[in-house]
Amino acid sequence: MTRTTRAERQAQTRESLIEVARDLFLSDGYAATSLEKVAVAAGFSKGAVYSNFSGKEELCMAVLDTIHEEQVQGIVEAFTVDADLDGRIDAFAAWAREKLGHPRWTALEVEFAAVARQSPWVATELVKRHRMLVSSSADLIRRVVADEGIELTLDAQKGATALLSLGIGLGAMRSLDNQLDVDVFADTMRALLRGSRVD
Amino acid sequence: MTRTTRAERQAQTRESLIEVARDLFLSDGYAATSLEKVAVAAGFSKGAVYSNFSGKEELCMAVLDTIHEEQVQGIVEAFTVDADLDGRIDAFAAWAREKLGHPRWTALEVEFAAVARQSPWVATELVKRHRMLVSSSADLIRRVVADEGIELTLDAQKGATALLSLGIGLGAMRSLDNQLDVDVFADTMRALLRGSRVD
DNA sequence: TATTCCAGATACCGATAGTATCCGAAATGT
DNA sequence: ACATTTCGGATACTATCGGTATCTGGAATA
Repeated sequence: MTRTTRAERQAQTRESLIEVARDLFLSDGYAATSLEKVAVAAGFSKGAVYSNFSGKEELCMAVLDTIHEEQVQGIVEAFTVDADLDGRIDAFAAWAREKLGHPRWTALEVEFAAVARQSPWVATELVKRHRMLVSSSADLIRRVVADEGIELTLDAQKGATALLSLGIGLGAMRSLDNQLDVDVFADTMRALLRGSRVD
Repeated sequence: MTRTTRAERQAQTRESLIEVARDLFLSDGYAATSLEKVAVAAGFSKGAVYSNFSGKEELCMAVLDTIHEEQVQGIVEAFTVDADLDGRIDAFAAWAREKLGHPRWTALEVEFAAVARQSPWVATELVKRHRMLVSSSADLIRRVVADEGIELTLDAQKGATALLSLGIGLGAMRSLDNQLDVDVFADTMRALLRGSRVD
């Protein structure tokens, strides 16, 4: 009688690898993180990586999935705070400020996007995820707009695209230049979101 | 008597390498472009690269310098068109639309920014260049604002940062997803720049 | 208890950034 | 004009890393 089945042990291995890979990808970047390092840091050999993932790309995609999940959760929480529009914007701005202050995520995101240029699989998968992020953000925006009875300067889809792009671009620049003023994000968001009140 | 001195010939070699490297970096990306490919495409051997540049990083920096020069020129031209505010915004929007439509530049820019995480030299050099881009854009914005007598929703520095970040972020996403709506840039710019007229 | 199966280990290959060394022609000095 | 030095670029080599092929020990199955 086995305490843990083979499938369970493999799932544990996979989780360990993702967890360790996440730390390394985020702190050192995609290119600078070798599969050997990931495997050893997790207490395995490179073979373990290849028996759980088709390669480096799929491993990184799995890591990004865990990150995206948390990002969506954070966005939703910020925007569903029980407050008026300004309160929600403030909550979201605070969340964004914290994320952009140490923007290891965006750096990984854009570095991995570069990989997509040579890999159709990565390209299609990333496009799926980005569209998902944009459309769920747009839904949130529409909900807030309906609640608050305001009119947007941009439609929700475009606004969501602008905010995601701005966040990614700002994060990428911020990861180079830590003196860069992160409040730009909140300010821009206010300019776009507040729009002209119709009440 | 020599038709061309040694220094002249080396300068020619350097220029050839930069030109070829620019094409390859832009079309294939930083990681996917090997120095061997660059050298051969330019009709030299890898040794020629290393005798003109300290390595891949410095070569790419030289390429980016040629690009940044053109970008600044394009921005200045668009914003100094002899027209009213809307005309200038339209000119800039058209320029941005064309650049973001085939955003090979932003893709290279963000991929190379990832390299900076492992290379202090690249980091400091890129920061210098980005700050230069931001501050010269901010100057332009201030000039336009003074000319037109308008008030900004963001101060010029923040506005320039927002626009550069948005452009980079949008370009990075657009290089993945060519269905992405590039007009978001112009719309956002209008929202930020037009501000409240004071005349 | 014997057989099968497979997660993970080991050994290997190809590509590529970078280094060490070399060569030949141009620059320099007598 | 000839000898010597200099150095841009070529050649040969190393180290690292992603990926593949193969192997193995123990768990699953009969």
